[in-house]
Amino acid sequence: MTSLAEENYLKAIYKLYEKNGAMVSTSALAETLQINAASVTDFIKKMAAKKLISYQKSKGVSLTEQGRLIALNIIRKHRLWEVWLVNNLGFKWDEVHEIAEQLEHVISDELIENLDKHLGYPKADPHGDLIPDAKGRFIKNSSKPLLECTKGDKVKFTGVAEHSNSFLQYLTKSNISLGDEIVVEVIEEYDNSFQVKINKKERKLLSKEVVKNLLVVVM
Amino acid sequence: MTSLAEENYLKAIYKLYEKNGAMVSTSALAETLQINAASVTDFIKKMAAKKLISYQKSKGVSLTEQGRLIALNIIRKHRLWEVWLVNNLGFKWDEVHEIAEQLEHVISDELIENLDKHLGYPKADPHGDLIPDAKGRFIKNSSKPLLECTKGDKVKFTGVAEHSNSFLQYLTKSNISLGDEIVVEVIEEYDNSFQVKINKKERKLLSKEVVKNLLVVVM
DNA sequence: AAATAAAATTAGGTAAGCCTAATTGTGTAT
DNA sequence: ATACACAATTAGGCTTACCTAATTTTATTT
Ligand SMILES: [Mn+2]
Ligand SMILES: [Mn+2]
Ligand SMILES: [Mn+2]
Ligand SMILES: [Mn+2]
Repeated sequence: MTSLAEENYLKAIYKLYEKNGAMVSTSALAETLQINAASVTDFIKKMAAKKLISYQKSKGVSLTEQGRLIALNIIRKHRLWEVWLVNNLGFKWDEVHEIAEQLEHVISDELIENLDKHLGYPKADPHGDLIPDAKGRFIKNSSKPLLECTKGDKVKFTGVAEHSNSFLQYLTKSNISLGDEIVVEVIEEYDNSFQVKINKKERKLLSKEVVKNLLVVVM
Repeated sequence: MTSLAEENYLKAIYKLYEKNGAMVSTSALAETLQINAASVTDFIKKMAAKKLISYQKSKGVSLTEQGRLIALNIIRKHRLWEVWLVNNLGFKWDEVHEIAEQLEHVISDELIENLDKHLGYPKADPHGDLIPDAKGRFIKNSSKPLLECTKGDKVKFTGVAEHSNSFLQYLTKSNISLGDEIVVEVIEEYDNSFQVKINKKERKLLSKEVVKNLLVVVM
């Protein structure tokens, strides 16, 4: 029913809307999908005709309820596949995104329900991103950037705000993994760098750029 | 490099060639792919230009070595995914083909090697079809239709010559599974039906249509 | 050898999803 | 209010993978 291209547009619109909290512009979509803006205009007109999005000429698009549910289903599939790739197939967290981009488009509700069951109904993917249920509902958690913490806070590392391979690999190299306990020991006022203790053992210095992208929940 | 359509054509050509042992006709391809013969002619000309197949006008096509390797790789992926769907996700053997038809087109050599490892390097899929290795090599076994056996033969059920859901479901309903031991007790000359004993326990009557499609190896 | 049937090809289209180049709209600076 | 910059749209094209209808080739029958 929905084509590969439509699924990718819906997912991109969903994510851009989440990030910016406003109607999604043609140019933003063109940028993230790596497609010419003229082609995007064309395409979103057809999607609007199918009631997948609502489109206000020259102003941007947003998802209809129908479009939102499809987007969430693709995101659900993407994240479940990522869990499988890391937990069962031995991939590293920086190696799974491209493969999940393909797997997310495989169509079979039973497949996804069986996969979900097989994985033990995970709540989050290997990057800490929450996995919506089959009806598109999230169990929201209270994570925030480590940057917003203050001295003495004891937190748990639950996700990343930046998904680039270079950031993921930096964390791997630095021996920082999802689930780690982080205690904020010193915050350097000058550059916002944090001195932290990881899992009660290792002491580490983290730059502002890093603490901005580490998502944590207070313990 | 090779498109979805090309992969499906290559696989269909491979299977038709295996079955008939001769050049594959335009009409046979059109029939299996459910595509108009004129479209097939069009498409095979382009594939021949890419050296995926060799094409003799009005006579038919056959795979080049390059095309054969791609076809075998798709078949390898299809069968590995089927093993996973049955062994790990709890699907029945008559429920996996359509899903594997989609999964076989996911592109990632590492994914397939990791999947193969995860599954314990299976030699055959849930229907007993052999799984080629990454270089397209099979470990051929000596299976033959049960129909070719004679009275007193003790054999092992290793595969099916017919993959229709109705046949697979008939076997499931009749409690006949891959790996079962079958002893031929009586062959009725008149209609070629077989009276057999399954796993030293159950006695069954199998029609010619059935014994023709049960592949076995002599024990 | 001629007629007929069946298979394959050619010719001319279509829809999906993209492109470039040209034009129009919108918001900001003067 | 006018000019300028940038964003968005329109117009016209292209490629892939299909289609139908018409024609040609091949195989079979008389
Ligand atoms: Mn991802
Ligand atoms: Mn992820
Ligand atoms: Mn199959
Ligand atoms: Mn199979």
